[in-house]
Amino acid sequence: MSDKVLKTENDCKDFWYKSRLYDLKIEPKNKKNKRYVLVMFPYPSGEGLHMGHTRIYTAGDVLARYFRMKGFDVLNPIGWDAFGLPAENYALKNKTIPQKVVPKNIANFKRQMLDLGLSYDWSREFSTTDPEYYRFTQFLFLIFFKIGLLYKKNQPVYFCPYCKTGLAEEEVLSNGTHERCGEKITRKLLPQWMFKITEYAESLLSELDNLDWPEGIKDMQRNWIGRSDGAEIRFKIEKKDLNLRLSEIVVFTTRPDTLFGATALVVAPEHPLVEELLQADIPDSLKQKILDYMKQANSKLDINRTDLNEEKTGLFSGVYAKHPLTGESIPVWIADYVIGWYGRGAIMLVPAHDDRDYQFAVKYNIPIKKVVIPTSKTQGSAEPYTDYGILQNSGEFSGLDSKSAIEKITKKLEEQNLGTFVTEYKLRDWIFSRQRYWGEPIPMVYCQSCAEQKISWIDTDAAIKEINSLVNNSSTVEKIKNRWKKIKQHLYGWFPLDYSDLPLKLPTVEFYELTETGESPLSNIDDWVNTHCPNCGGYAKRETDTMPNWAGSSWYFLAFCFWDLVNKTKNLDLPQFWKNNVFDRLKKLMPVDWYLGGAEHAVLHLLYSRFWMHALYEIGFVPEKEPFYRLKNVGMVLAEDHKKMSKSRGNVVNPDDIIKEYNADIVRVCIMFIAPFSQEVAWSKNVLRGISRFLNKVYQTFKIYDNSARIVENNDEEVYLELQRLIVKVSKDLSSVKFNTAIASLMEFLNLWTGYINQHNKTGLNRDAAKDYLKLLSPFAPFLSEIIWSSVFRKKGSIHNQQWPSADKINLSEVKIELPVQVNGKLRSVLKVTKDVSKEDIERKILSDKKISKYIKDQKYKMIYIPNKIVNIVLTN
RNA sequence: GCCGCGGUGGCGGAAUGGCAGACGCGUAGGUCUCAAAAACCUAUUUCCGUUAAGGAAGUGUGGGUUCGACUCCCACCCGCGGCACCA
Repeated sequence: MSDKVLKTENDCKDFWYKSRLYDLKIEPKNKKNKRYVLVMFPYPSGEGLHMGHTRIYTAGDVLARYFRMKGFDVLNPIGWDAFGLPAENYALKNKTIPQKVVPKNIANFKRQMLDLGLSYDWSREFSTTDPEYYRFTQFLFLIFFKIGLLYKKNQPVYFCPYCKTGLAEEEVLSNGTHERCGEKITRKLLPQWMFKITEYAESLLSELDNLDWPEGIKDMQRNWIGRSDGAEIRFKIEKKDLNLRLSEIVVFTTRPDTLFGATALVVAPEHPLVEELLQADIPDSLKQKILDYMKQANSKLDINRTDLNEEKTGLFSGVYAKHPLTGESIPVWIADYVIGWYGRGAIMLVPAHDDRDYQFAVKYNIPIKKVVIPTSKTQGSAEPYTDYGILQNSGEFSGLDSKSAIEKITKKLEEQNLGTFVTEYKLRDWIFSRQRYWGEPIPMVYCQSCAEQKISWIDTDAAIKEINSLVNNSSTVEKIKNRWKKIKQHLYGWFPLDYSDLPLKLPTVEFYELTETGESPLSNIDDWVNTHCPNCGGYAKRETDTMPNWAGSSWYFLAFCFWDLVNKTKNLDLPQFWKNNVFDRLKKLMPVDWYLGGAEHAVLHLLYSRFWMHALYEIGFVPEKEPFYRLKNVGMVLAEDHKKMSKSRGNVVNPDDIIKEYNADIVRVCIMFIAPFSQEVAWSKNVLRGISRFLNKVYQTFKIYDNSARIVENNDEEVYLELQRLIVKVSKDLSSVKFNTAIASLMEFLNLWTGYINQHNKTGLNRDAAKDYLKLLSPFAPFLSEIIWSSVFRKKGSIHNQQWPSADKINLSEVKIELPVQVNGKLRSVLKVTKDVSKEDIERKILSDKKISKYIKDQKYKMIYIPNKIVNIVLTN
């Protein structure tokens, strides 16, 4: 503990950092006594902290300090998310390597965080680029591979020609550009590691209900997962003289009630039928037409496809299918407004009851058959009518309402084996490989000769053995084996590294330019690539793709719980360590109680992290299914001109500059005060000035205690009462993330207090009460409060270790309150009364109050009295 | 088109059924000063009222519920964010 009087921010910083004041040194006794406060960890760019960082990190810090003083065991960690494109692009541009750039940036970020007085537990600091860290990332990759969630597939992926890398769909903006670099995206056929997030669509969806997250973010995830309930319906192909192997076309629909209105089928250009037609006995002219159409549809993938006003195109395939209920023969069309990967890649065309089908039918003269009519509630002059209604022209189902018709028609189809209830999701598997240098190497090996024998790790005895020891739940083991069956064909030749070979280090190279083929730069490093097959011992190659930068952030909140335990030797038995040591820590510290971050991660980081947790939970690797119990979004900080801060506009505000011009506390209080935390806000120098006045006034006020011998230190009743109210108010605001109103109340009280001091020439509060005020201020202004604590009150140790004040139980019935009195809903007077005064007493007072009685005169009235809140006199004649 | 969030003084915002505009900025006037800055004090929603006392209107628009509505309900307008040929 510091014996020296702290006079400057630098003194405080030294004291805090050297005494490791904010480390979570003990393991929490139980869950109830811990608070895990987490802010989304930063990407340490060369620019340093910006105002957005300042806002969110200060908020997290205020919460952490508050909970610490409330006596909780607080985990408030920080780390660095440093893999990924920006660091690599920056290094390429400056002719250096990311390994040299990243530590510099981290050092700068850390310096800035300490300048801001952020109370992190630095004993748990890591960067996702540390081999020690990505050893675990690779370990988890291997676990996910082994439980059948990763497979490699050659498939068209979004590709950024500028960054020369494949992208996840989530990284593609709706205008068809890359979210990182803004370049137009194309498509390319590349072998990719695919991560089976779709396996958890339902569980990711249903668990959302239990989370205390902003409704908007939950809805974005719901929409992204995109559950829709409906039916699949089989239409038998009428083969005639074509030689088709395919016997039926299966469609997905959410509206089986409109089945009788189906006048055609439409399949996507990617549908198997199309491929087969090109092999079948059909006229060459039709073949040519189909080829032309496919070419056109394919090229469309490469351009911006978001223009929905574009006219629909399609062509008749020459094939007919049999309507499952009417037996009618209906034509099959090919059109690219039906997409291959959703549903069954085929639809039934119901022009009378679907907008797109209607457009298509009108254009190509396909019959329109109305089978649903509006009820009295849903008038529908609209053409087509797309709402639910009453069925007509639907055989035995005519007269039913849509909802029961959906049930009954699907059941009938089920009886005849012509259809069934199904649920579809929009969510697609996650493309998990990047053709770049600066990422975690994927710890997998490919053996050509094993591949030729159609063998992969899942076919080995070791696989079964390991799964059984990893998972001690037989139904989960069965589930995993079933997944293996499904992905088997996509894994031939692939084998995982041994855990003891981790970390598989990223080779340090001088040259890592992008390759023209779209392959990873690692593929050029022969002595890294060439290795032996773990299965047959023969020649094999390493995977040269790396993981996306989401990998490190998908589990970092777990790492903070145990990072102080990590034994930095190579011989750590990873599965054992996880099951024994890690799991125990996770049980004590997870989930994150308060997670603060930007809304832009709604369907990226926040969904990926949930997915990893759900998968790890399934095999008993984590004690909780959900990582983040409570989420609060931070609003963006705009420049003073209400535009986004950007170098090119020259409107960037740098925290370093304003800390220098004012000080860290002023910057902290300002960014917390300026607007509600979740709201977008324009930065304002003027507010900074106001906060500077406020904190200065605090300092001047506390100086009166410096010569305490001369001052009578009795608590003034009124000032003391207000202080008790303030304690309640600030505590309540802090636990509901309302920093701006908490600060406003602190200002309000200070105004009242200094007013009293000036008027009576007394302190109004004794030293203990004054200390309570300082404690309330301390989470917001940690430096000033520490300095006053040390230099004015001559206290050793830190104010930040003190106990949070609790409000006295004052004899509230004695308290005078102000009671507003309205006449006909209009405020006419305010009465000073004691608390819980009786209705009769109030009425007597009102009648003798001139301001009110003049409105009543002799009229009849009714009096509404809400005790301690308001009186309303309603004139009744 | 669908989903979500929002609309309150000159500005940032406060009040989620009970005194609309807390708190802060800005502005005006004042104190201090040779002067300026800083600091401090007073006023500051709009309109009527010379001043004051006092009064009226007022939270995007129009309706409704209520003794009482920024707050709840219905319909609409505007702004922002997300998704989108998802069957």
